[in-house]
Order: sequence, then C-alpha cells, then structure tokens
Amino acid sequence: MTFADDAIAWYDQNARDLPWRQPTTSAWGVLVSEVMLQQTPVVRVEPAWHSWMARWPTPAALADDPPSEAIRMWGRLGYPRRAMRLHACAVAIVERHGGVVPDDLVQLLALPGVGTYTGRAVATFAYGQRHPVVDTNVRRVVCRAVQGKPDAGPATTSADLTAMAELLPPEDARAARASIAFMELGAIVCTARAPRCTICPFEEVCAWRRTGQDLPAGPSRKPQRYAGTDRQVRGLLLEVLRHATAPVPRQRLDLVWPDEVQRARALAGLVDDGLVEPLGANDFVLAGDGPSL
DNA sequence: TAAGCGTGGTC
DNA sequence: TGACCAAGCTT
Repeated sequence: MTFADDAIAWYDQNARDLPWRQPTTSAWGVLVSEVMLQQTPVVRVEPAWHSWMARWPTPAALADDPPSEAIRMWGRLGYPRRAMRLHACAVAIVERHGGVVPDDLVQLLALPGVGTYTGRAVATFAYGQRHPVVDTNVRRVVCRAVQGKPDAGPATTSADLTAMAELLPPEDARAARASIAFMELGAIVCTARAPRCTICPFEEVCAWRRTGQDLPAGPSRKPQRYAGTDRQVRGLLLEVLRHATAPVPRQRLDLVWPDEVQRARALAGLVDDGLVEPLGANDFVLAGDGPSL
C-alpha cells in the first residue's frame, strides 16, 4: 500500500458530504466553491454557496449582473475582493470561453482570482485531470507524514507540487481522488493544532510520528493583526455600502471609524481596488451601482 | 518575497 | 484574552 492508496481508502469511508463534491455539480459550481474556500472555513461557505448557485447557476448569469450584486451576495465571507474577481472571472469565461469554464489548466490560471491552487483544483475535481493539487492541508500532511517535519511553514509552491506529484497514482481518476483525500485528511485528522493521529490511516507509516514526536515549532504562518488595521476599517466601510440601497454620503461613512487619516486611506484603497466607486463629489456606491453602467 | 487583504471560531 | 487558524491570490 502507498500513501495515496491509504488516503483514498480512508476517504471512501470518511469523506464529508459537501454539495460541491456531488457528481452532478457543474465545473462552475466547483470553481465557485474553490474561490469561496480560499481562507474561509467550510461551515461558513456551504450556505453561501447554495445561495450563490441558486441565483447564478452559470458564469453567464453572474456576468449579466453588476459586480455590486456579487459583493452583496458575498456577505460576510471575508476578503470581498474575491467576489469582485469571481465576477470578473465570470465575465472572462463568457468572453473568452463562450460561457464554459475551461478545462485547460493554462486557461484556468489566466482567469481573475484563479491561482496555482484553484486552477489545479478545478482541472482536477471538476474535470478529473491528473495534477498535483496542493493547499494548506495537503502541504501539512505531506510535510508531516512523508517528510517527517512538524510543519510546512510558508508555501514553497514548486517544491510542494513536486512532492505531491510523486505521490499521485498514474490513473487520472485515482490521482484526483488522492488529492481530495489528502485535503480531507488534513482538514479532519492531520489538523494544525491537535492532530488525531490515533485515527489516522498513516499512523503506522507517518514519518513525523516515527522519527520525532509532536512538536509544531511555531505558528505555521505569520500572525496577522486585524484590530485597528486598514483591513478592519475597509470591512466597516464595505458593511455600510453593502446594505445601502442608495448612494452613501461621505458623512455617513465618517461614522464608522474615528481616525480620519486612516478612514480616508481605507476608502481610497477600496476605490483603488475597484470595490467602491465615488459618485459625484460626496457619495459612494459599490462598484457597478453607478449611473455609468 | 513579503505584505496586504475580512471575518469568525477555537482554545 | 489574544494568538492562531481557515480549500489563497495579487502585487
């Protein structure tokens, strides 16, 4: 048996029943799920995914609405730039690919908001191709079980892809299943904080467990502050704009944060990022809610 | 390469 | 309670 075989056998018995894993789910549905899952936990994504897919079951449907609607529907999933990019992605799919999510990895990677992980995930999970798919879970599992290291540290994309590629079975379908199995293992068993080694299919062969013990050295990624940062102010500003049904006067936005300098910087950042548009001299709207559209 | 980007839950 | 974490991407 190999790591991949063990992982697949475990996955067959323990996989969560998530809607985007249904065989009937479209490539668009898979793509939407992957973007939503970038840094947002499954429990929060699931209801949002259902709402999103009910409203926009195809890229063309989303492309027909303004970005502001996508930003509103995104709700509180976080990192709302993803909503904007997903909208831009839908537009690009319509323009470049006739409304069909491409199955070619290079074309996928050229889409807005689609990076190394997401492009490979769609090619693999939606189209059944054989690619190494490495997210934070896979990185952690491979580093521990195969390489015997406590944690993977910052992403080292090229090396990670190579390491995972060596574990993939030769057949496309099993390779895809191995990738999702490694991800699920990292999410459910080989977790960052308290790995449940006693129920792990790799328990007997895990290099980390054999050689060392449990000793995750430090935080696996750089600690990120939130309170008091521009990110928090952007979030507060956007929260107001999301719920607005009419252009929002600057005076209303002034209420969300006391520091004028930081507030202005955050608002300018949202405009720069294309999430917000100034309207006239004193009002603001979500991108696409302006009269220009 | 590292920093910036939301939000909420856990311990 | 604050630190850490959650299917990353872009610049």
